[in-house]
Amino acid sequence: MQLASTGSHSEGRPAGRPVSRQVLADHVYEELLASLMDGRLEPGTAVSIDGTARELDVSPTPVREALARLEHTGMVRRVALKGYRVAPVFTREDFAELMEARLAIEPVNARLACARLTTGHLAELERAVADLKDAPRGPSFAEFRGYLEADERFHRLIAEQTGNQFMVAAYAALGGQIQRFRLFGGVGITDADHAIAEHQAVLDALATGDPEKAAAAMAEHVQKVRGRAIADAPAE
Amino acid sequence: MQLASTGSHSEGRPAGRPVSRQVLADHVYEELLASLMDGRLEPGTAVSIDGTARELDVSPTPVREALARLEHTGMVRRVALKGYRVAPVFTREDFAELMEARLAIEPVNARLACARLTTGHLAELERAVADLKDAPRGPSFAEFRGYLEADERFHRLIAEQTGNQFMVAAYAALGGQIQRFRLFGGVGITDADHAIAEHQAVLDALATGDPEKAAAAMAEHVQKVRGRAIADAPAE
DNA sequence: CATCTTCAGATCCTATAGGACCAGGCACGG
DNA sequence: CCGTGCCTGGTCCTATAGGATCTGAAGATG
Repeated sequence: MQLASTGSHSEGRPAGRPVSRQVLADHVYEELLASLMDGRLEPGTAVSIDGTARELDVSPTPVREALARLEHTGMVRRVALKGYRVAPVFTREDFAELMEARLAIEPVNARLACARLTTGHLAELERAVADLKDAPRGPSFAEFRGYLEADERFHRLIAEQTGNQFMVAAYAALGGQIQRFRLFGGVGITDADHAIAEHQAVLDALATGDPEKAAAAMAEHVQKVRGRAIADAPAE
Repeated sequence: MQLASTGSHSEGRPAGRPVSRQVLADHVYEELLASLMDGRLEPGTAVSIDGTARELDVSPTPVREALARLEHTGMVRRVALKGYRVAPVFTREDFAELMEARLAIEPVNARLACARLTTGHLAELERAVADLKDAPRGPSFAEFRGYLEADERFHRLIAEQTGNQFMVAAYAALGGQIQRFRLFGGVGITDADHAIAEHQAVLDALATGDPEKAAAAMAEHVQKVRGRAIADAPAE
């Protein structure tokens, strides 16, 4: 029906995307991921396979494949013969566990990344921090979306710069959850000034080339994030 | 050949229901996972969707879903429009990275698990170590399969006993790879005596209730595993 | 009024069909 | 002998059909 595969751009999809040689399931995956990150899909709501297929104007088969991949990220949960649901909201205990895990993994990433740091890597990190400073920080999601993206990018870059594929995988298992918490934790961006300063401190520590210093800076950042989030926690 | 028979080793249902209803994709997933773990699917070989479907006497749809889940574990790799292939053999560098990651994560797990240890948990760990001692250690895979299973179970139990779902996820991202390395690293089980002693040491340290001791014992174990593997490494 | 039955719709799950692409073999012309 | 074109089979990918199960509401019955 749609999906004019070779060359010709069909009018089936809005916003005529080339789509030429991309698998449809990948598109569905990214679309669902964006919806989850943006908060358009709130925790607890069901994600119907057929419904999503109708909404995106594709058949259920690619949707099924995309959801199978998403399940492994912890963003959606699947119950056999019942369907998929968006993973429930974080409790305070979930948040504590997440920070405990970050505290175990991210300083190690900083230490390893510091040992292999190149000027190119450093430039990327500097760009991320600059984007963090420049990003708008309004109350609505659309306004602080750039901020969250830069924040996540900074941490992900450090994980990737370890050169260790398994540390990247371990961090990736957490990365999505971190953003999801920021969205549904209730508080918006209230600690940007502190957070930016801490990111800058991590960056400076990395630039000195002292791995222990970098690890300490990262550990301090994570601990302070935890502390602020607990202070700002909604009454609930 | 194929399914129809209810799971032999998977936990049985409360027997009240015939449970004839099970999702086919789950069976395919388990079957493929077992094939990967057993070495029946050697690294680098293609995993054809249609071919697997014919072999298991199902349609390609559940196979596609199972492979989408497997991809996220790192056991198979997918190239868009080209299909799935079993992930390539570990290089020496991959192994070093894996051990680096284990060294970052597993001692933390031991420390956290130690803090929340219960008698029930301890009993499970003791059983795992006992199984490790009793397991046959022949040259063929079928013979040391039980050994590998007990080894993996020991480490997984410690991860689960942290009570931290994210540390479990982080470890799970590694767990499968550890077994795969044991299979294709070339060496069979040559260090069982040492490894059993180290597992016992970790268990003892946990039993003392001293978290730092437990972490240290686990770190020593991982480091020694790395050292022995490097010593035994095939010429390549 | 309360409870049970029935039924229509939605959903999940699997099978099947068909289009597009790729690799390899084979005949044919130079 | 060698290169080229054709063809066939294999594979991936998506759409569609149909069976099985669950949900929820309307209607019937005590």
